[in-house]
Amino acid sequence: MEDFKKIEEKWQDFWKKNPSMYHAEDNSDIDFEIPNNLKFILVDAHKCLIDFDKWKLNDKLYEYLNNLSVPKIVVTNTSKIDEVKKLLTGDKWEVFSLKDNPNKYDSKYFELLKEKYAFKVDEVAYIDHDDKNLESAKKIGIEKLFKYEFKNKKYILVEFPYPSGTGLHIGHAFSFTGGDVYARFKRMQGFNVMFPMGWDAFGLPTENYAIKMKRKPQEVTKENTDMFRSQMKKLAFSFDWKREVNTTDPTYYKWTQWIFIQLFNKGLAYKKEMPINWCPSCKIGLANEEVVDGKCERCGAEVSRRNISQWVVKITDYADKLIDGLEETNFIEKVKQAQINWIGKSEGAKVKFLISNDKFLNKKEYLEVFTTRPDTLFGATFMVIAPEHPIVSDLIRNPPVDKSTSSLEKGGNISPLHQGEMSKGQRGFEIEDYVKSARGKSELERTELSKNKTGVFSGLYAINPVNNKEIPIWISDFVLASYGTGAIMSVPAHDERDFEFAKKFGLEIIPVIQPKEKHDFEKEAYTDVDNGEIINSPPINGMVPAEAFEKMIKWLEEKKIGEATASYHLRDWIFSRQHYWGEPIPMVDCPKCGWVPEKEENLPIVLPEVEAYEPTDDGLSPLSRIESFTKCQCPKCGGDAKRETDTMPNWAGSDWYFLRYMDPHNDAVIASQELMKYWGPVDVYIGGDEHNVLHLLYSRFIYKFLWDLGVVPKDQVEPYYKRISHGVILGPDNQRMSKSKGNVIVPEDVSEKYGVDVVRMYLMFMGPFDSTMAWNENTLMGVKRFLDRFEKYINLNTGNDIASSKETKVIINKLIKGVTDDLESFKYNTAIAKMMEALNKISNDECLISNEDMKTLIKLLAPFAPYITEELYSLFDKQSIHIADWPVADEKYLVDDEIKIMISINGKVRGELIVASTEQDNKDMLIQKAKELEKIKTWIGDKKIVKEIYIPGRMINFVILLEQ
RNA sequence: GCCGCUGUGGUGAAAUUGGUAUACACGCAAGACUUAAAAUCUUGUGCUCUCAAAAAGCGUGUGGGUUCGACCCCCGCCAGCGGCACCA
Repeated sequence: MEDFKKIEEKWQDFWKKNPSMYHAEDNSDIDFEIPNNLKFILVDAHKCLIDFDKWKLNDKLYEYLNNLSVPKIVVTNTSKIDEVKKLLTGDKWEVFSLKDNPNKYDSKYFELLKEKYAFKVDEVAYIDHDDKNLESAKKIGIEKLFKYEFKNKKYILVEFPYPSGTGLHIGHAFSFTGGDVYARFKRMQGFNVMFPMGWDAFGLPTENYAIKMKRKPQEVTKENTDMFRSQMKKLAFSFDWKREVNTTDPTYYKWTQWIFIQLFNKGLAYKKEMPINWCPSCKIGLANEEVVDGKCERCGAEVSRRNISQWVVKITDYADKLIDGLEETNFIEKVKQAQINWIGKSEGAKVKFLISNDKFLNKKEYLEVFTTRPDTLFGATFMVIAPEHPIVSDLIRNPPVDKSTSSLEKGGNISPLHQGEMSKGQRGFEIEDYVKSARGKSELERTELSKNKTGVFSGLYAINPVNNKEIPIWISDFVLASYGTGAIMSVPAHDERDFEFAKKFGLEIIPVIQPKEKHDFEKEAYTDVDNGEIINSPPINGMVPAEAFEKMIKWLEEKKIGEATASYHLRDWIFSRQHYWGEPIPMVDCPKCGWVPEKEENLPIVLPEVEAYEPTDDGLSPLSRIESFTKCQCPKCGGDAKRETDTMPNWAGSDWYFLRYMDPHNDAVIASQELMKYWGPVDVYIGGDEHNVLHLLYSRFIYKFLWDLGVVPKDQVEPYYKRISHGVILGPDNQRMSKSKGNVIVPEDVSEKYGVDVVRMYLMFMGPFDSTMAWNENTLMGVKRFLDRFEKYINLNTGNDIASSKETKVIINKLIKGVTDDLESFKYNTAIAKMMEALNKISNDECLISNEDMKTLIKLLAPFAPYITEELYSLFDKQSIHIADWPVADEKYLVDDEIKIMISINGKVRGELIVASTEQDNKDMLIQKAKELEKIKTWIGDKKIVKEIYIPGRMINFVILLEQ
């Protein structure tokens, strides 16, 4: 049977000719003019002036009417008049509500209105979305009638793909089908659906491929996106191609660059020497994503670090906002948690320790640390600073002379305190050696060797402010320069790492928390914050740690030695990439003015088309070799200057793409306020788990930044209302699909073999949308069988239009409700199961079915199987099924005439009772009936019934005393 | 180590959120059609006991608890998956 191919071709052709089917219409313009000399303007509330689902005004119509001096009367049936009034400002508005009959489609309504406000029919205009209402207004003689409908929007977004050379993979097909089903469902429900698609096309694979094939990345991208687009069309994704965006399009990245300039202007982008991952074999800087297990993703060489001056974006300024904003979203807990963890806020204190070596310093100098445990300050017996700490370079140049010996030679055996003289030079070399070796270590080594602590004594001492004890300052690479202040106070008794370090180098361990149970402080640190009592800390002894924490912070703040503060796991965002295929960073380095942003009117800074894209040996971007690009004038002083040659990371273009879909062709602004107000926020954002942290966080950050600038609407604090993360499709062998394993399923191949509808539907039927599942062709055949049977059933029953039996009505209406509810909550697998069940029932029982009910069946299937349903629907209707109305269940068929009540004894089901549903509240009668059942009688026998429980409409439970 | 998730038939999985556990589908078995196979259709299918049926008992990783009643709620353990990880 190759029928499906013909059907697919036929309807693909049809959809191609009717692209507007899937176009999202912007909130419709007001194309009428209402005279300003009337007595009143009557305006309908529902679906016209007010969106009652969200309790929001239709700004467009509201503004238009506000500009007219005529008094306005809002006519509505709602009982919440006060809430409607709250939405309307100014004295030109009144609300008229009749919550009981007559309704607006009865002209009596307008008679009453006319009476109340004493107007003549030619003194008013009436605006409504509904023809019936307009007609009844006309009946009483109103002539100035205007139709205006406010359609509720649904912005359904799927993550746009990176158009790789291998084409659409099964993960894309899965994700996009999930979005497409929802989009089609909502479109049929009458929503103004925006379901856009675009390309996140900058990136290394294309660059590498272009280098290898000696071609232009621009051309390669064009080919790949063309291929992706045609594959998507085959799979019948109902994207609005009118809104297609491409991150590599200069008219698009103009705005990516514009955002960067705003970041710079607000002081959120700065240049900094930062270590980057350097592959010594490829001679290239690598992004973190390209480093796998400390090795270069491509060549496998061990990655080292190199300092390069980079653009860094201060995302950390938004850390708290990014945590707090999550409250406004409807993300699943898992995603919220992941983001919170990534930001990693910890509350604690900054504390200043005075450095006591007056030989080293001739002025007072403090070492500041961050600690989450100020309650353990009395147990701080030494300090440790990172090798990259700014003080270290001073130490190498001018090492302090003191009484201790070398710590490297003697290892952990000797306390460094007061151990005799050491020459100035020796100490300097020792520190220098250690710092060098730490810096030379790869990230991998530095973390892998974590159990084995290394370090060197700095020769410095500090004064612990709580007890004025002199404690040594060490240098060790287990302290990270990038977290907190790059220096810590060490409390070896209560921190594992400090403990290991103290053990290795023979440093003092003073317990300051007494555990409730026996604890050997020579063996391990005691780290439980919640249990124990403070000791050895005179002013706070006897307190619990939490109380001591508060006390110490107060004390520190009073004495001005420290203050409460928070530290974040989140780091500032390294924004420079030394690659060709990315957005050029629109900055200019002027010898006179320093870093100056390009003038906004000169944007975009277009990526020059060049012959060679290979990275340079020195780790600079390939663009640095193109003199015509680098040479420029300073936008500020006009003098000769040099253009930045780094490009932006992949995230830059994907951070804000959802905004561009709302207004893709605007070249004056990123997107117009008006359109963002209408379309935003994204109602549902579907994407992979792998983007739940970084992409979502970066994107939310940029959005919040734009919000602060006033670029995006004020009342939309978060960009995405809901996030759905889909699962992963594994190969038939239950392994992640990969070329090397040979278990890759290509959507194009399988849909060629079984048909697009079968593949789409199977993907949705496999299991819950968010779970990980293995591809299984057997189960796919089950779906195919269903679709064949479905098709056969409809074809067999068309012809004479007969009335449906009651049984059919009940099945169909329950199905409508079930499928609608399931689609609403993305339970695609059970929605399909319900359709299978319904078809089995009506076809096995040979239920009588009307054409109308068959149409309903086809409609329910339409979001999943767009081709077959379009074909079957054409037997009944000329209109495309995909813009037909979604069926609504008739309540009267949803309640059963008869209900089954389970009878249980001591919680075990022993029988059942079938009664008319009208009797379900008659508890006494039902219990009596249950007792009379033969089976129940024998079970109860002469035992005593202790309790009788009735769950209305469900079950009866008798609790009886069992004999011993 | 930390955070999150998951555990139900031979398999993918359902269960109105505390009220008939295993819907739907796959697989398997038997049968029909066929010279035969594929396809299709029909019937059966959690386990134990039984030739079979009835009846009964046992069953949602595991041990407890709460409840008339627990896959669902609470406490403890076990196993697996994903992410992060020297973050002071």
